[in-house]
Amino acid sequence: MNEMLDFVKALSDANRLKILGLLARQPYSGEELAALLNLKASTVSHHLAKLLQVGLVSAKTESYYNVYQLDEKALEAKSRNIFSQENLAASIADVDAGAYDNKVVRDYVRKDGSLKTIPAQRKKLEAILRYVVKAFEVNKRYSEKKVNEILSGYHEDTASLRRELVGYSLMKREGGGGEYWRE
Amino acid sequence: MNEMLDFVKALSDANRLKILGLLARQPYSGEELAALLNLKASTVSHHLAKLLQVGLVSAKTESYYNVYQLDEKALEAKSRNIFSQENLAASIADVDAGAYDNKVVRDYVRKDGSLKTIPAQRKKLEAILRYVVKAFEVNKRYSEKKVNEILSGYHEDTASLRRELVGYSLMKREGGGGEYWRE
DNA sequence: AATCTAATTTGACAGCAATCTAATTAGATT
DNA sequence: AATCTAATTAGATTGCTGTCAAATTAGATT
Repeated sequence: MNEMLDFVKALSDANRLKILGLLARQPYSGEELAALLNLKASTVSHHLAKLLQVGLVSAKTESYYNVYQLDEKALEAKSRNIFSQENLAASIADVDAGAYDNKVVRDYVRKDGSLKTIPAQRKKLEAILRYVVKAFEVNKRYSEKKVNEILSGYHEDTASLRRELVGYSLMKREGGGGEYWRE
Repeated sequence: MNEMLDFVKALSDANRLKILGLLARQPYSGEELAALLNLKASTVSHHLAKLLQVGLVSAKTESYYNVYQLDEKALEAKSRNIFSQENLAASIADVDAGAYDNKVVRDYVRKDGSLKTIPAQRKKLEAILRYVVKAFEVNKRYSEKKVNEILSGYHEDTASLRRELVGYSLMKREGGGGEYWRE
């Protein structure tokens, strides 16, 4: 699990927030916290372990007791930049950017690679066009006839496909000459 | 449940953090989010409801879609002062300040009100003394003999009790005269 | 009007987390 | 050394929460 999530999870419990609130005023031993919160010592120990783990409280031993103390510096520092741009960006590190396209392609493409229909909705059409355009080599010039031949493998309405590919700038067309290419 | 806890709980899930991370870059529809995160639409709907509830994202309807958008202002404002002094103080509003004393009293006092023993540990002794001192009226003067008589109802070692009460400043003694009172 | 689509709601289920009891450990006090 | 105390760990239980499938709703397109 990542650090941001650990931090937030450590704070997402009512009793742990109370512990922080109590320690914000003065240090307490585990036994005192248990009595104040009406919890068993083992439960408090469990909560304190989580708070220690993310560095929000520290403990020092004092004869019989462990005295717990709030690390205000850490709390302030972490809560300030916990949802910074970098941290939010990090949270989506493992999100597959092409997942949506893949889903649309699965929905519209037969096993043989041809299209069931041409999507009417813009977002899905874009995803399908990005799939179709892969059939063309980058920077290679194609005649309109050749383009239609290739597109016919996807759908009989090659004119629509060709027009949309150009419309969404996935392919370019040379002036009046009828030459197409993928950039 | 209080606002602080709601806010933190809304953020304490990996997929909800990913949603925030995605929306930080651009708005998405629920369907797209579901595809990107490999979740079912109903699950995403559930997550978005929580984020909407705490005001971190807003939704606007656009033909077929609900387009969700991150409210960066709210995120920044809330994350800045969630763990402020006031909020921490609020979290312990319902914590019984006398709970620790009560627990100690339960442990040391018999049904008839007398003490099983006089605690050796400082913190517990203090709690018991705060309990014992209630037997004296505030500002009324007592002779040492009367003090001992009252304390004998708690423990036979009245001398120790009397000494500790004075030592912890719960009762005052007039110079050499042997008069005691509770302030 | 009929149909289609995304979103939401409902109900079920599985996994995780909070809590307790009981047992154990680590330190201090006597 | 023996005893006491607080803290921790282990195991069990209970409640909460994320997830999905199925049914329903709300809106838009045809």
